[in-house]
Order: sequence, then structure tokens, then C-alpha cells
Amino acid sequence: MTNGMNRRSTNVALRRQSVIDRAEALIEAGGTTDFSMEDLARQSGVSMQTIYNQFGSKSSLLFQLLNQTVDNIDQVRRRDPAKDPVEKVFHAGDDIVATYLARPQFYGALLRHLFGVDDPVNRPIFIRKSRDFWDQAVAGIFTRWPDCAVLPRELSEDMLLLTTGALETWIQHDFTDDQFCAAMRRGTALRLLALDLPGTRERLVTTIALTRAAFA
Amino acid sequence: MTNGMNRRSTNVALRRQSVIDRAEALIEAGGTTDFSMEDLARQSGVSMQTIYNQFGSKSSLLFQLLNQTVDNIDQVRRRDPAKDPVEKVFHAGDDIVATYLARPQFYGALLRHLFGVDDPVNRPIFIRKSRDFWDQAVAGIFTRWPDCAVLPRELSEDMLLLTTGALETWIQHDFTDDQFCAAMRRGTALRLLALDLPGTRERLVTTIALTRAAFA
DNA sequence: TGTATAATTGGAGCGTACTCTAATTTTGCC
DNA sequence: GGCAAAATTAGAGTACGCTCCAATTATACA
Repeated sequence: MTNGMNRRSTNVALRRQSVIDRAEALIEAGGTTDFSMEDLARQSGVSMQTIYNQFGSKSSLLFQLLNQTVDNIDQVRRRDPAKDPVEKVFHAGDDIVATYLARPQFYGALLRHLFGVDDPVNRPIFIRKSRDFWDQAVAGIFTRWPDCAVLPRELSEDMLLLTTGALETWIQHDFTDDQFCAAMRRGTALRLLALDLPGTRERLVTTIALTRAAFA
Repeated sequence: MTNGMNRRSTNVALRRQSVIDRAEALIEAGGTTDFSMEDLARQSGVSMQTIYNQFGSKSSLLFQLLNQTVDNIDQVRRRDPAKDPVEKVFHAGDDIVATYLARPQFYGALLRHLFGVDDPVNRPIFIRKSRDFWDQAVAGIFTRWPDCAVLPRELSEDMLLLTTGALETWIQHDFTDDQFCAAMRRGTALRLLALDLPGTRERLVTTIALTRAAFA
């Protein structure tokens, strides 16, 4: 019909969305991905086989959820009004943290799953998006200070490692929300300190000092 | 009897070790932790119940394997003859990487499993050991340069984040072995650069440059 | 040696993810 | 309307982690 979809594929899409919505609600409610597929099927109003026909596996279904929501961070990023490149890097990290902290139950459970699964199809998508995100976030630094001893890609890669480590630590409850945020800011400051950018040192040291409260 | 153990607890320990050894072999052989507990019991020559009596759960058993590893790295560390505190930090990272790369199938499978498990009992043990490891590894830096703008614990925590991120990236096959090693060295160099230690800058920049080959 | 206790055992059973198959319904098209 | 294809369904079945329980064995100690 409209949107190039006939009635059949429209119904398929409706059922699919119904499953996704219910799965999201179940994760949010339980703070875990340990819901049973039978429950999900019953609450979605479809049979279990339909879910498996559409998604292939529980793991794959959960990845769909993640991919559907991860793009939100990037959309927020594009609206960042900050002019200062150093500020931009901090904002990027803050945006990531804020996104996850807004729905800790949901993202915690999902990411705990993502980190534990060896998925050669879905995980690379997530990684590529994250890499692009940081490439863009640090680009301004090297426009302003082209003579850095460090390459853009090196800083970007290292920021990705920081994000991965902090996220993993947070979802495993080894960081409080505050510590998650502070660890990202401190890590960002440490990396920028390494670049020895003129006129930034004092400010970065202050930023690090400000993170100490979260770990007291 | 000897070692403060009577015959009963000696036999218990023997059975326990037998289970651990077989589990290790099963993971190494299959490159996954998806072995069945029934198989493990049969091959270990004990009943499934005995395994559960001793370890509580499959997840807990796997953590035992991992914690054994951290202790081993620590023992290697204590034999490090390096005098230079900067060198010591690099060595610490190298030791971690070398340990995991020596048995990629085994550690890959083990860590992939454990990064996805929410275990409030066993995981904190692993984290505490890792934290202690890095506390010790960076301590020399602050003995030599007491006036750092960064606290020992902050550097230590950030090194732990780097390790976690790089490890997670490696076990998900997003790093080759070389990239894993290079990412650790580069990350270490970046963090030490941030400290602005007298007489180290040029050497650290060189170290970073040397890691570029792995990402070419 | 006898007995209490600790450790182990086998077996039945639960809930789960996931698969297979055959029947049934829904839809597209003539 | 009628028919073929697509999608969905119910139901049985597999393998797994894990638990419970009663019976049995091994050990420590008197």
C-alpha cells in the first residue's frame, strides 16, 4: 500500500514492532534480558515461532533493540552548540553518559548482553558507529592544533577504549552513576592533557580535580 | 594431614582440581564456554552434584579459572627487574597482554563469558585484584615524582579502564593480537604523557609512534 | 570397632532457549 | 470466487543449567 508496503508486509511489520515494544517494556521492568520468549510471545500477541521467524534468536532480537536506540546519541551530538574543540570532546562523553543514565535498567541489561555475546554480524555495526562518533568528536582538536604529536585516529581510538571500559564497568555495577560520569570526564581530561595543547593544561587539571568527589 | 589438611579435605581438593583442569581443557579445546556440565562431570570423574556443591554454579567455576590467572600475572610482576618506574608501567601492561595472548582460545572464551555475566560475588574479586595490580604497577611513578597533578589512584583507575576496554575489544575480535598489544602501549604512553614527567616526553611520543604499524 | 558426620551419588524434575513438523490462516493475484 | 504462496500457529521434542532428595559411601573420632 503506502510506503511501498502491501497489506501483508504491513502486518508483518506491525507484529514485529509489537514484539520489539513488548521486549523493551519487559527489559525496562525487570532490569534484565532474562525474560522468557514464551512470555514475550504471549504478551506480544503472537506465537513464539513468529518471533523466531522474524528475529532468528533472542540475542539477535536484543541487538535490534540496541541498534534502534543507539543512533539517538548521534542526533543529540549534531545539535551541540559548543565552539571550543576541547569543550566538544567533553560534551561528547557527557552525551553518551547521559543517554545511558536516562534509562539505566534498559541499557544496563542490553549492554550486559552485548558485551557477553560474540556476534560477528551485529556487534561490528555498533563498533563502527562508535568509532565514527569519536572521530567526529575529536576532529576539531586537530583542526585547531594541527601539530599534535598524536594522530586524530589515535585519540579517537583511545576515547573509544575509555568508553568501552567505563561502560563495561558501569553496567557491572562497579561504578555508580556519578563515578561513570566522572571516570569519563577524568579519562577525557587525561587524554587531552597528553596532547599538551597550549592554554589548556590548567583547565584540564581542574577538571580532573573536580572528578575526585565521585570517588571519595 | 600435612599442610593442615586431613584426608577428607585433601580428597575434596583433589576432586576440585580435577574439575578445574578438565574445565580448562574443555574451554581450550572448544574455544567456548559452552561445554555441558554433564560432560564436565563425566570427564572429571565426579558427579554433577559434586561440582555444584563445590562451585555453586557454572559461572562461579569460570570465575575461579580467571582469578587463578590474575594471581599468576601478579607473580610474574614481582620478578620484574626494571628499575625505571615508567618502564615498570609498560611492563605491567605487556605482562597482561602476553598472558592473554599465550592462550587466546581459553582466555577469549572465558572473558567473553564473564564480561556478560552479572555476578555480584565473583566479579568484585576479579576487579579488586586488577585494581591492586595497577595500584602497585604505577606506585613507582609517584615515588619518583611526588608532585604530579594526578593522584596515584586516578592513574591506576584509568589504567584499569584501558585494560578493560582493550580486553573487551580484543575478545570480540575487534583487535588483532598486535593491535591489542599496541593499544595497551599507546594508551599507557598517553596517560603518562598527561603527567608531564620531566625527561619522559620524547620517549613516550616515540613509543606512540611505534604503535602505528599495528593499525596501518 | 562402632557411630556420627561430611561428602558424594544417581535420579527425577523444573524452566529455559531453541527446533521441527504438520496443520491452519492470511494474503496476493487470476 | 478460487487457488497458490506466504505467514502463522500449536504442539511435541531436544539440550541445557540448575535444583531437590533420598540413598550411599568415605572419613573422623570415641
